[in-house]
Amino acid sequence: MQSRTPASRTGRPRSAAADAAILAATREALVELGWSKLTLGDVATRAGVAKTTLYRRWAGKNELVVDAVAELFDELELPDRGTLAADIEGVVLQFAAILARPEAKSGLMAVVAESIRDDALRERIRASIVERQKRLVLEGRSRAQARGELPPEPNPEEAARTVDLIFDIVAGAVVHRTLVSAEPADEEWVRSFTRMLLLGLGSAA
Amino acid sequence: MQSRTPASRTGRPRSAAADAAILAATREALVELGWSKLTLGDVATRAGVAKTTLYRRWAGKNELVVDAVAELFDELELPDRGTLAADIEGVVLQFAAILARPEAKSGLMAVVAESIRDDALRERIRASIVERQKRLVLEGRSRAQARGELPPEPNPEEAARTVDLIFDIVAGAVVHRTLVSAEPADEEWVRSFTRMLLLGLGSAA
Amino acid sequence: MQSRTPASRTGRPRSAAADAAILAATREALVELGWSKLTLGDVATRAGVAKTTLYRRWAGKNELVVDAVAELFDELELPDRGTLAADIEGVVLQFAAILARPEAKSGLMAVVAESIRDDALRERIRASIVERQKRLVLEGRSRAQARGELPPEPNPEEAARTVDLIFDIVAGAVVHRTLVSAEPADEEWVRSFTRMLLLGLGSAA
Amino acid sequence: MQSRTPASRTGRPRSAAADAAILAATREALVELGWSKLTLGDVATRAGVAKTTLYRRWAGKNELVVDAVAELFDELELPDRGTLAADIEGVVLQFAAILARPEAKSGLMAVVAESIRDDALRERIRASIVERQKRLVLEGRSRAQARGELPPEPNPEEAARTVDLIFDIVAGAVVHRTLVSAEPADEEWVRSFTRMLLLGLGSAA
DNA sequence: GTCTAATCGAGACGGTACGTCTCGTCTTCAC
DNA sequence: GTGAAGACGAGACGTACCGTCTCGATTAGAC
Repeated sequence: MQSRTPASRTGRPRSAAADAAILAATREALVELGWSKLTLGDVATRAGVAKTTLYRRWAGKNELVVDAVAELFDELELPDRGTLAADIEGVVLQFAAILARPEAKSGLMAVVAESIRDDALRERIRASIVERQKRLVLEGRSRAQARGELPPEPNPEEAARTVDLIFDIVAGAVVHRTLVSAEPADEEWVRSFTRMLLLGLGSAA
Repeated sequence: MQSRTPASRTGRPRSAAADAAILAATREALVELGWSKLTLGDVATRAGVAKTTLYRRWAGKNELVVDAVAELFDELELPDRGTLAADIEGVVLQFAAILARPEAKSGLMAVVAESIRDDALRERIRASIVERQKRLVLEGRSRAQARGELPPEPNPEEAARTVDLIFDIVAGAVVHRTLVSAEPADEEWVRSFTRMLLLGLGSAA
Repeated sequence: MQSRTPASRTGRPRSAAADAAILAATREALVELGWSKLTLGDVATRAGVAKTTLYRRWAGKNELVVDAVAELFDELELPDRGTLAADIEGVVLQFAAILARPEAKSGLMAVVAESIRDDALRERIRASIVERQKRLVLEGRSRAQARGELPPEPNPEEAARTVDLIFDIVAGAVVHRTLVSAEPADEEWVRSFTRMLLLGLGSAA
Repeated sequence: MQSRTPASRTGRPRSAAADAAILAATREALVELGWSKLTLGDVATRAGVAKTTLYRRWAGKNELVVDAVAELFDELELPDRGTLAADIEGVVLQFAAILARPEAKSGLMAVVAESIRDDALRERIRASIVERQKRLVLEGRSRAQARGELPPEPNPEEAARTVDLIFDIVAGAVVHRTLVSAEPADEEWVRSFTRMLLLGLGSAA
């Protein structure tokens, strides 16, 4: 283990450090091995921790990976670049950058796949990854409305549905580009995507 | 689909029925067990086939599931409904219907997740699922251009990029809606999505 | 018997009961199935033990069977019946009785056959079965010499060779009678054999 | 050997060469791999023959190996060396020489072990190996009686029992020396053994 | 000079056991 | 009293052979 506590003999429990070490070891193993070859025994060894300790804190591989990956998305921010288009491009690029990291790639799709038959897991993903990032859509719209780029919402229910729709489109497109098409969601692509999103098919064609 | 053995004149020929039985058994097991609890031994038993027969034809679980799922997408068609919007709605609804089936749900995301660290697998997915369906985008655009709904393409390279972009958006959005948000991509959602796709964010807000 | 792990201070210790259960299950399976149809998976099941536990302790079927069979020979004793002839008859009858048991029959020849191409296995057999029983020959000779039935050994090297020769003759004859000729090594046969051994061909004919 | 050809009038006749090739390939494989790693598929390949052809002629591995090994023992002869002791030494040395060959070592014990639970196999071994060589004991005794080295048999039943006993002793001792003790049954050992056999324990000590 | 039937090679088939791996749980001992 | 070390029961993995079953292609004797 990467000794955080320098030679504490009298027994300061490293219980606090263990969590961080385990999540870091999980990401490391995701990078090296990918999800399907990652084993909890190996993660425990990397973290310098007994398997028992790991199982005491997480129910299984899926839960552990969700937590390890969720931390990656916390750094997302909505920079104020002055226009709606620029704001969108900024946040999509950030999102793409995170998705480009191998630990995110390897882990995210796999736990989403697992979540299809595991409601608790899907809820965990929704709560710790998806829902937390919808704030970006909300904030972007508010700013655009303040700037006059978008009209105000007449109907709050409709407004919520639109947020979900936009989120599905944005997240879905970036994920599909990155993981299925396996092409980089680079600046050029993000610009084309944003133009399409703002103006629609007719304009882009 | 799997191995090509054109010059195999001698020996007992492979049973054609076994292939179909194995793929059907795979889909059945996907529905009942999901990807992660599906075992090749169980598939073989369901198909009334020996494990060896299965391994003789597929390299592993991933390849098998790709082939089993790919067959589901072959039924996609682009109905001619008279307008671009109606055409899009029609094909997206079909796509959503397939994705709503548990065998597709369970299998598709999992193999995409696996493909992140397995280039051969990604290529197999691309060839047997993704690329085959891009024809729908191409055909839809041709029709719309014939009808005058979309302008002709000035630049063929740009045109190809746009097809890819549209495919990432459409497939990504439906997949995200269905598998991550876990909400049905029903007629109402498809109508909203199509409107957003055609007219852009401004109009939808 | 198997692995020596003298410096294993930590971790859960190996179950002592499992060893006994496995060896007993092995003998049971030898009786029911014979060597060639005995499978380690079946032995593990009979012993109420996981296959891994079995493989953790024995390298394979051969080593396991040697240990299971070796225990049978530990009950051999040299009774003091007053004369050399009677002593020999006594111990040969005991040996024959053990060899008559199906678990010995089934297992012994098979592992000897395997040992022909496996030096480590032959050494294991020699150490745990053959060499341990040579004590009987030595003790019998000492007694006979004390009684004056046999002359003392002039040459210790020659004496050792004679022990080996006698052992090859006695063990070989009983094994051949029991396993190849498939006739019982009963009292009558043992009497004839002992007479031949003591007095030679001329007298017996 | 095995082939039954009572009413085989029509159709392609079985290749005579195949039989010899298969038995030779079996011995070759016994030398290289030993009994337990010998597979019928491999023997078929070595013999340049299809598995089907092999199974058409032999019921299984055991029967095949018995036939392949039995041929080795046909070369045994009883040379007339003038005295009983010399005759015995001669034939025992020949027997030892055959048993020293790896194809005999590997195959013989294994099929004997298998025969313990397979009466048909034991009978096959008895008929094609054991019983055929008892002629040597009979012939040796006749000669010795003609020379006056041994008395004539008063009782024919007793005489048969003595032949069996001698055979068990001789074959058993050589086999045990060669395969269990794994020491060569060389001239010196054969001399000691013959002396013990003729004169008994007392004289040898 | 066909016919006819058993042979041949090749290799796929349904099975069974292999020995390894990982799972998640359970001791045991040392600090 | 916690935690490392590691054995445990369970069960899937992918491989190797088993003995059987198609196949199309010989082969010889019978017609």
